[in-house]
Amino acid sequence: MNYWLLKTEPDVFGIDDLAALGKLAEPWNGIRNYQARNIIRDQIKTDDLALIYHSSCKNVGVAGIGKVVSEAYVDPDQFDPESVYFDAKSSPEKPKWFRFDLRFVKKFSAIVSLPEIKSNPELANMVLLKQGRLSVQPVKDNEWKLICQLAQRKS
DNA sequence: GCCAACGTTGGC
DNA sequence: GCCAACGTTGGC
Repeated sequence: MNYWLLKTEPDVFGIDDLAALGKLAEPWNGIRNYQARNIIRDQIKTDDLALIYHSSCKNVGVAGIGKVVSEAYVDPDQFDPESVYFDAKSSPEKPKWFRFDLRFVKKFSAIVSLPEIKSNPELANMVLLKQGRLSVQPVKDNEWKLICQLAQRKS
């Protein structure tokens, strides 16, 4: 099983929105970056776990945990001219973009903030800190464990 | 295939 | 709202 970090803007869709769905899954759509696409298409598997990271907001950081409940599948939004995620260069024969379904697992009692992550030497190699703009990224076992511990400590 | 111009992400 | 980082586009 693998660990991931998924960025999302809480003003659009955050941990509370995922929690509100309960056991229903949310399609993690709209990823339009090739590096993130390749990770989704080739690496993300059912039962993997993901840190939900809130970006572009007041309290930036990891807000909770979600679980992958599908394999990668073709994102239908890319064929819908009405969708903001429409891509005229993609076709059903040769789809460019993929998505997967995510289910709520838990919300941290407090955000594990970006400054907190930055100040922890054991987290210095997180992709989050190395590569600012990747919205789907791998998390190492020890990083996962430590962030969960930091979250636990707040409760 | 290079690279300048442009667009987007995302922290602050 | 600013701007640095960096991905994408398109002319040549």
